Amino acid sequence: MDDKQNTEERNEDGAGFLKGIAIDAVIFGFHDNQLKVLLIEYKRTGIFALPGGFIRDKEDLNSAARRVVTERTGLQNIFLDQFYIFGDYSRYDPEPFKTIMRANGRNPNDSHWLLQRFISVGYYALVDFTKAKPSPAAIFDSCEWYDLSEMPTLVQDHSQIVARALHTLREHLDEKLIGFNLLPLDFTMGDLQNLYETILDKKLLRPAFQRKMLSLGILERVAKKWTGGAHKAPYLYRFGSGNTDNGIVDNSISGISTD
Amino acid sequence: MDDKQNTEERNEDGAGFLKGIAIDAVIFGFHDNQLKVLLIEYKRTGIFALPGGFIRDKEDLNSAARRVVTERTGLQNIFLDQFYIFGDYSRYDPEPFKTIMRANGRNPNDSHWLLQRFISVGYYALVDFTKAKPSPAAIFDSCEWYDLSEMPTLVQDHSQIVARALHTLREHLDEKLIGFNLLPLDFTMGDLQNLYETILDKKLLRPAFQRKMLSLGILERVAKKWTGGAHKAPYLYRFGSGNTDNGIVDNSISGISTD
DNA sequence: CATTTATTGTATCATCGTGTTACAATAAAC
DNA sequence: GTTTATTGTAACACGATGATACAATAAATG
Repeated sequence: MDDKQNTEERNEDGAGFLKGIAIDAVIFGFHDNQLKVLLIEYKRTGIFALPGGFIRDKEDLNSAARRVVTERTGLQNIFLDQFYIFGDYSRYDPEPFKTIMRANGRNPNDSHWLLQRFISVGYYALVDFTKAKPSPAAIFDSCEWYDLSEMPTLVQDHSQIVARALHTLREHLDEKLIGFNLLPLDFTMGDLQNLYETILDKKLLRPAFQRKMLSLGILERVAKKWTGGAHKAPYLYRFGSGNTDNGIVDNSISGISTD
Repeated sequence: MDDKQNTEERNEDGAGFLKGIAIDAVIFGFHDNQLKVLLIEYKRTGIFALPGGFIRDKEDLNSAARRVVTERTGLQNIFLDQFYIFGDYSRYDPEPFKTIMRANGRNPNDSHWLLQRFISVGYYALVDFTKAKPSPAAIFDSCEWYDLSEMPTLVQDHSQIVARALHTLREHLDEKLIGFNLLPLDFTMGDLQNLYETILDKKLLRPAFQRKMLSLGILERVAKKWTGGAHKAPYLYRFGSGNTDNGIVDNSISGISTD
């Protein structure tokens, strides 16, 4: 189901955490024209999974998700969005967790809280690959980026969670201005187009793309970039002129009334 | 938090149900050019709430939501969509449930499962007002339609849940073909436009609306409707020619792969 | 240093969807 | 038959996007 990042969570009874609810985070990065996902691998088991965690007794659900992503990437203020709750009974499978616990020298009985049915809240996050510092917790073997096209088999239904996160990302990409969260502070129009083409998995027309992006009025021309290539130097752009908000959302609604 | 519809759920320990997770359903109807919401009122308390429920030990989350909506409306195969999870700690407030239980002659102590913190999965449903038969469970005073503009004060954060459901409905209305679920089998173009105008709370241009709806290729002309009015008789339309699916979704993804 | 090469920035036109206006086609009242 | 209210749709304007073309470089080449 999910990993645990500190000793508190190693309690046999899960004291201090909500039972039966977990968070799974699909953390996207972008590098070398590849969309990447952050995955963790449990020690001595070969089991791969999404980074995840649990909700503390008095913690907001969204705060818990933010905490999980921060713990794995070292980044704060990242774009994060709740996208689906996975609650099918068929996803319940205590075996992987038994294996993981045994590999760590413990022999839980079937009533252990981690071996009960869990419902997972799926979040996806968009982070600057160049700034993220993937860091495993004590119990993990690793916490690394994987190309979306070269992911290992994931535990339980985590592959489906990734698929659905990608589906949501594609839907949101055209509607909202979230793509910038996957790029470094400064980028060229070509970088941005490559990002869109990779995520949407289709070619876009360069003039139309450039025209549309510029017409949004949120790109600030910073400087020229001399790449060393035998061609005209592209401009470097930056997100949001004057707009201090860089696309971070907690999915809050602004100004909704029911009258 | 949520209501309970049969004796099973009156167990002091909540045996047979997942703890800490509830479902809240915003069931929309449309009548007399008004968007309506189904609300329940608890006996002898004056407490109004959204219809809701809990998830059985081996029940899928979506199935539980479907069950809840069916129990309150008498309808099956209705449009249902998960739209958000409400997980802030600040929404935790055991007082209303204490009041409700006391009004029913019970005096629970603070460790009662219904008085613990719950996380709510929000669903919204679109139903044919003319077919729905709102029916309260034993513990409710009533289960009735309310105009969205004339809702009573709701328990806990249920008003915010309705607001967010409406927000999601408005977003989905233009993207997907879900509006038909709120109308009877046969309807005029005027009915459909009234529905859209009510939900979006703005006037639409008749020629453009008609042209767009017809261009979708999903409306079947059934017959003419003689209203008795002194004017041309409008056509009656029906959703989906040949398309047996009438817009019901379980939010399933079709053909997503991660390669 | 002129020429070539690769890429960027943008102008231009075609096409499509939608906003807007106009008008013909009724069904019932008068 | 004429009037009245509403429906169905044609026609035009306009803006966004698809698609093509071309000028403007930065570096390599000789």
